[in-house]
Amino acid sequence: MAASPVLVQGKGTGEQFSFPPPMEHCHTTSDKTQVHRIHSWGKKGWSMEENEAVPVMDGNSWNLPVTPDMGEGKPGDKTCLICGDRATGLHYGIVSCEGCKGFFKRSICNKRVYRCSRNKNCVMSRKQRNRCQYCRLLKCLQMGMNRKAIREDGMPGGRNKSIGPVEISEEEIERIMSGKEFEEEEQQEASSTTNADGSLSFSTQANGMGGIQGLNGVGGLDLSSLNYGSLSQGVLADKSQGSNTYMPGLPSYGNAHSMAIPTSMGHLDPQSATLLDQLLRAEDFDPLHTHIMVEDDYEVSKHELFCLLCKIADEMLFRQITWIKKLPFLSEISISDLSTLLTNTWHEISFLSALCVHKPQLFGEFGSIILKYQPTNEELEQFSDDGMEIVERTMYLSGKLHQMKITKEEFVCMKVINFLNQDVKNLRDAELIESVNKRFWYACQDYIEAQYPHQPTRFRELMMCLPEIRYVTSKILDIPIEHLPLLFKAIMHSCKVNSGHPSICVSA
Amino acid sequence: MAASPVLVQGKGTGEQFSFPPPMEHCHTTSDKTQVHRIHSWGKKGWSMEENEAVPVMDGNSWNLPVTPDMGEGKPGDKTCLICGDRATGLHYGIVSCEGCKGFFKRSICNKRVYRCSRNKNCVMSRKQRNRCQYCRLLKCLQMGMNRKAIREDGMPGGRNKSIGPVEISEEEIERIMSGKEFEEEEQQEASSTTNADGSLSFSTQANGMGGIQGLNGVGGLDLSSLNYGSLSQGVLADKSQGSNTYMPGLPSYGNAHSMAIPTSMGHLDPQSATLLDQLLRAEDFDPLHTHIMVEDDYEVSKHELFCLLCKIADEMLFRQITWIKKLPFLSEISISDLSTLLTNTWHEISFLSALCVHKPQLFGEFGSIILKYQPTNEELEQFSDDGMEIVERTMYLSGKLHQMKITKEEFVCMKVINFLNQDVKNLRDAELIESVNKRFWYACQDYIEAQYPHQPTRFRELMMCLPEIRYVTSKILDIPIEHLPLLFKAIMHSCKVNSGHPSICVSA
DNA sequence: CGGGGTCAAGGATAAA
DNA sequence: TTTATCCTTGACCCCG
Repeated sequence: MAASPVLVQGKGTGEQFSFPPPMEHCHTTSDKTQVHRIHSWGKKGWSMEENEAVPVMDGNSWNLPVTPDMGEGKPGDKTCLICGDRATGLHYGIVSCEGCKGFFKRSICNKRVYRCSRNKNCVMSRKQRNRCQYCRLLKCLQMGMNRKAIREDGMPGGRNKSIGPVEISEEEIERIMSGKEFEEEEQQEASSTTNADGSLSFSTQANGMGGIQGLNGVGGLDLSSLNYGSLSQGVLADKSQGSNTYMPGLPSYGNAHSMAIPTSMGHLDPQSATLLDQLLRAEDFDPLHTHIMVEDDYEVSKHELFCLLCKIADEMLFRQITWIKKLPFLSEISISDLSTLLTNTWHEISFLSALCVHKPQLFGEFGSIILKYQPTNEELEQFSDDGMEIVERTMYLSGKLHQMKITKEEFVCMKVINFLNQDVKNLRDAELIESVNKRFWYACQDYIEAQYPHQPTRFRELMMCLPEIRYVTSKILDIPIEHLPLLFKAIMHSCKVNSGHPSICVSA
Repeated sequence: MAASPVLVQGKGTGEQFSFPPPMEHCHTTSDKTQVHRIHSWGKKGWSMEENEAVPVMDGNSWNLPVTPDMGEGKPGDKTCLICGDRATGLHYGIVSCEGCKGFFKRSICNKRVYRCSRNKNCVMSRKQRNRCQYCRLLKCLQMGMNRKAIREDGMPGGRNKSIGPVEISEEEIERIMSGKEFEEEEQQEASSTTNADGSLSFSTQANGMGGIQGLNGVGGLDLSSLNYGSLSQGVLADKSQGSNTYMPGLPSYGNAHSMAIPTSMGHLDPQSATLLDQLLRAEDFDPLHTHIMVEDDYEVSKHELFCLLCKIADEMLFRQITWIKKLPFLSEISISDLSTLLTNTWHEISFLSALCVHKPQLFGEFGSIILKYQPTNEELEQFSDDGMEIVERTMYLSGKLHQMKITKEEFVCMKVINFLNQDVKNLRDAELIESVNKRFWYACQDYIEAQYPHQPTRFRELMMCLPEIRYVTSKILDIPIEHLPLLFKAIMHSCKVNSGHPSICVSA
């Protein structure tokens, strides 16, 4: 790369450097301040020792800390090395302006990959710097902006020790500009996290479906009469009750799930870590215990599929009850409100669990059964627009969660946050619900900020899935029960194919 | 006007998603809990040496500052009492970290006044401490940070014997947090006019009112010739004067208005609730006392209609004066500034009142009179584009407010926010105005967030009506007075018909 | 040690 | 949405 054509515009020559704008000190003598500043700049202009030691580099002397000025007094002190605008001090290691500072930060944090529509040598000036993001980032790197100066934890303030400009190779710059470096990082992350627990993690692809079907609570399925009534009234209060068929054998979190927690939780608030830990212990990540045997070339009837779906929904409901009993805040919330919440959200949290935890099973074992069901033409014709919408939205959710590589911690948070829905009607103490909810809301935010400091929108994206889930499940509840088998076949098919728009022609 | 640095970050909302309305409701007396906690910390040190403790899930444990780092034995020594971060020693009397030290220093030195957008019990931890400045400062004070340790002279150097932590009363904390203490100091310094004494203030008010007449002369309504003079000269000066024709018979808020307040205010910040309550009490929602008798088939002349409009405007102005005298912050703002504000905004707040409160009366009783006025063809021809614009914009505003179903609480907030306009010229203490304004601004925001969690843009929409109202009223002031009768007839007609674009052909 | 100040981090937000 | 300005923050330093 050619020596930087830093065209320092000889603007404001005699200006006082007025860059510490905030002025929080009560009393200050500006002269003194000035002197200090110069002193410290000189010192930091990248530690003298190193500077003299390093310059052995090839001919690239262009990123010497203090640019030899372009004629005027000493513009190097206040001229952005990237664009020549007025600099406001050192940023990420080099003298630069607020604009380039922010641009660099955004580019790196968001892993942006730009393209130059010209020859990768666009002029950088105050006026023109926004014309080519590629060249701007390129120059940031060439001039020595240091990515290490971007805080991993995002904490403001403080001082960076021994972080100065860096000189990186052409090859590395190329890797950064092309986004390859990010990909490598992600692969590393993925492999390190995925390894631990292949079978239980949410790694499989091409999935996404809702076993939810039993939403029939409304429609009057036997489900509700069987378990539900007893549930919401008696079971919750009875803590000794543990002999249900579907009761999973408490998987003793720690053995079964050796995932993320230990390594990652270190950076977290102990409070948040504790919360997450409790949630993880409450969750049952085991595969569903519902099974059904079907011979290879047996054609499953609509009724049979319907029964399977009911069983699945039934077990998932039971799991939520077991889950509630293990929640850390169990004693804080009245049985009445817990029941109300369960009644109103069990289909949502089951749907979420299906998407996050039971996908492999649903697509594997159950998927093969569902595919053995052949809807009649009449049924296909009755497939409604509502059904279509459900399929599409489920596909979206499935893809989204998959693409985000949602972790167990995030899943348990989403689940509990969705469960503690203060908008549910007839709660006795909605405020309490809200306040408990808030704990997990913040814990989740903390966790994500700590784990994904460079995905500032991740938390929001996850949370935005919740209203979507609520919407989809409410839609499913509106579907006539006799259409559910086909609906789930369609969902299964679409999410598995996972390509383009799903087709209603799921006949094959 | 100086861009007041106060309260730049209104709400740490960068991350306020609408979904689970954050709203942290404390369980009960978290403040006391905290005080107790302080003592136990100071004396006993940590009861749980084993890090992972935190077993007792009483809802209050969430305000604990971050748990101590284990291993070293007495973590209390190194853990910031405010946020739990690593402490660097004693600062302003208590064990605290560099961040809280600096924060406290800046807050006190710059007399900052913060506001909590939740319930004043935000969690303080290293990660979350920057989310709420109010709660951070509150905790600094609660934990005993000593303002006296801040050097008046700014001289550095440790060695502050006899300066230790202080325990101050809730009341004093409240005074500091609300900024009242600063105001008191300033008032002491400014040895000018006397303090808060409602009765005294009125005597001076007459002087200030001269400005209103000036305003009148400028633009339009020459009310002064009719009643205006008497008003501004007599009424204001005479506080005992209660027999004025227009004096509304204090409607004793609570009886007369059986609207929204009681049920809804529960979820609010007590501060906000108090503010709103005060505003509601200050407002007179009674119908106007101006009446005029017109026989059925009598054709109202232009002059007569003009007189009616003057009377209405007159009474509305008077109401604003009465209103000001009942405002909760009356004593905080100088008479001079109150006068200036009234002079500059009375037409705006009257217009707002007309739209929100007096609409039925205006369209009923007065509307029937206005309709009895038949403009001449010549008048119709002179109806200007400006007039047209006013009609259209008024229609828009009328429809908007109607469609939003604006509540009394919202109305009183809008009114006071519009009144406390720091952009008005010749204010002596615009920053004070701004800060008082902010209180209501936030109270209103609180109220709306609590009442309309599913209308995230409602507050903004309401506030956007204010500039529109200002624009419209300024336009009205520019209309030649002889055109006003027709203008109001047009407005009346258009807003009543309220369909499609208004027509200038209001003749029928 | 514990005051004070420094100044590059990150953040909020209006403008583009 | 991206940009750029202005502001707050806090680890580190100087000083009595």
